[in-house]
Amino acid sequence: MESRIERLCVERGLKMTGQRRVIARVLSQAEDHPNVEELYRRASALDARISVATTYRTVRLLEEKGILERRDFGGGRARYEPSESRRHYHLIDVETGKVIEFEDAEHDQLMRAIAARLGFDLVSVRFELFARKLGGPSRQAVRKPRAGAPREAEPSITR
Amino acid sequence: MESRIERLCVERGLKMTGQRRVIARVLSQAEDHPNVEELYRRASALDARISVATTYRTVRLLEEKGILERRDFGGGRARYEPSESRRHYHLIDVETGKVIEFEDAEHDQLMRAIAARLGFDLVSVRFELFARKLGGPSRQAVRKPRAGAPREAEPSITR
DNA sequence: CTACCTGCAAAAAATTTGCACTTCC
DNA sequence: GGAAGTGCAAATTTTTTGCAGGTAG
Repeated sequence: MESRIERLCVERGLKMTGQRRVIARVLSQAEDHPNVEELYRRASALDARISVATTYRTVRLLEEKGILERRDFGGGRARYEPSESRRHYHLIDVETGKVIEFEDAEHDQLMRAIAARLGFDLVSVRFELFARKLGGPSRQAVRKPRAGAPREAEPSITR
Repeated sequence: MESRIERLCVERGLKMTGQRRVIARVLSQAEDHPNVEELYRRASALDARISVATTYRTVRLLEEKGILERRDFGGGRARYEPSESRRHYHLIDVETGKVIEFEDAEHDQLMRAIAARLGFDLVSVRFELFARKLGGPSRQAVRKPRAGAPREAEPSITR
C-alpha cells in the first residue's frame, strides 16, 4: 500500500525507486524525529539493498521538496520529521533528551511582529526550548547546562 | 592593558597563558559573532604562536566558564559571542547572512510560560529568525528557503 | 616544582561525492 | 534508451585528542 510520504513524492514528480519507497514508508510510520543513521537502520531492516549514502541523498531531496524538515536538537546530528500543516515547536528535556512537541499561536504571531518591526519578512524560524522537569533532581546536584544546544545531552530519538 | 574577557578569566581562576590573553583580547574587541577559524585568524595575526587546537580548547573552556556563548546560525560552524547580561536574540538576513541582534521582553516571558505550561523549568533557549528584507528581491526570483537553518546561506560574520 | 597548557599531526564523526553500474519511465 | 538513481569507498569538513615538550603560579 502506498504510504503518505510516497504519495507526496509521486505528486511532486519524483522517480520512485525501491529504496525511496522503503525510506518513504519508514518516514510515514515514524512517530519520532530520527536521524539519518536511525532512518538507515530502520530502512535496511525492511530491505537490505539500501546504503547510508542513499539515505542521506534521499532525505536531502525530500527536504528540498518540502516533504521533510530538518531539525537540530543538539548532539551534532541532523534529525528529520515529515512536514506538517500545523506549525509546531519542540521542547527538549535536558535530563532525558526526550522531545516534546507543542504549538503556540501567540508565539507564531509574536515572531512575525518582531521581524516586521525590524523591517523583515519572516522566512523561517528556529525555536527550541531546553528545559528540565519541574520537581526533578535538586538544582545543586545537576551540572550547569550550556546555552543554545547543550553538548552533553544527546537527545533520544523520541517524540 | 587587561581586556574585559581577560579580567573575567582571571576572576574565575583560569591560568592565563600568552595564547589565552591574545584570544581574550580578540574576543573583547569583536563586534560580531566569529567562528573558531575566524577567531584563530585574528588571534594569530596578533601573535603567531597560537594554534587552531588551542583556539578550540580555549573557546570550549570559556564557554564552560560562562564567559562565552556558542551560537549556531546555520552553515555548519559554531559561532561565539561574549556572554552579556541582557538576554538577546538574532535575526539572520537570508540574502546577505548578516546577523541582527534584538531584545524582546514579551518573548522572554512567553517562553517561560510555555515551559511552565508543559511542566518544565526553562534551562536554555534557541531562538533565531531567518528573514528577508521587506521590499527586497521579488518573491518569484528567489529560491525557496528551507526551514530551520537554511543550508545555502552561509551567514557572514557580522553583528 | 608540578599541574596544567600548547603544538603538531593524527583521529573522530557526520555528511558529501566521483565513478562505474543499475533501474525507472 | 537515456536520464536519473545507487553502492562503494574515498574525500570533505569541523572539531577533538594523544603525546612530547613548555609554562604559569
